[in-house]
Amino acid sequence: MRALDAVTTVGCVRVVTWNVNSVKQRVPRLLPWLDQRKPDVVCLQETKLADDAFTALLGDALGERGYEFALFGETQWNGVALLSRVGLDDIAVGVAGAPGFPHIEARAVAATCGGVRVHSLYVPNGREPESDHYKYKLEWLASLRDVLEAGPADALVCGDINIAPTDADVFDPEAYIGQTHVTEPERAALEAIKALGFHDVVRDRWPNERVFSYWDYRAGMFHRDLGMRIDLILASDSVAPRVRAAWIDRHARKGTGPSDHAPVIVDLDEAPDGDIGPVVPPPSSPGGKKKVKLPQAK
DNA sequence: ATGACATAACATTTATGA
Repeated sequence: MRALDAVTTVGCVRVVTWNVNSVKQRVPRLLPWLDQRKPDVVCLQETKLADDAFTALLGDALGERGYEFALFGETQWNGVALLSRVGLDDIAVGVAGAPGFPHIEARAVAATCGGVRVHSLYVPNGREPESDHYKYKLEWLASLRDVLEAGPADALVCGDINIAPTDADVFDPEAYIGQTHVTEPERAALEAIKALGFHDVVRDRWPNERVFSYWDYRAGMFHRDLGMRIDLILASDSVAPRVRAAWIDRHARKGTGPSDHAPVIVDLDEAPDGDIGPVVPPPSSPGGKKKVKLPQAK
């Protein structure tokens, strides 16, 4: 018997985002996690690996698991990837119109997966408020907003957004005064994206919970649950009603050799809300095919 | 104590992270 959490419900699409902090270092955690959680679409950040090296490292393992992938990597820093086994069309790397620092950095890859425009994003850190890097972060976010506004209505904005949306998303707001990730302009940049009709689906599902996605490696921060929620999945107005589950997989931060970020997981109904009733897995579905034959409403 | 821990490469030191 399989554990419930190891099964992607037939009729659902599972989308995840995870800042892995070096995909090379994380292989012993990433592959077992894919086998356990069985996501259909995977957004990775901080892969820290050039595209050819990524393919050499993981191409076979991902292919065996049914994933196609799109990459935008660098030798040393940054790096994003998008894996999908529900289609991967119209791949776009980078954010149109966004600045570099000074060169264009590998921080964005998007594709259409199962009819939804999925963005895997690694937003610039910002370093210090008012620094050049901070200004870069805000300009980059403004360009992202414009791309999302011009893009398809069915969209998911996934990634390490490097903004704690509210004070409830940091372990101690006092400790973060004057720091990046919590400043008003950063939060306003995120709000400008949400104003396009994007919903922070984990917070919507857990409005009063202490829920973090990042804990510093140092000083036992994870053990003491002193973290931040900076990894987000934002669902467009049209996709948000399809969300059946939204949570952060804190377990993946435990144990040996974890990333300092935990994955965020969202399960979507296969079809838009209203098209179908409760999804019931057919008895003995092979699981490979995602299309579910549903009774037609009379 | 602008560190602690982890990661990378122009690597025995420095840059980056949030």
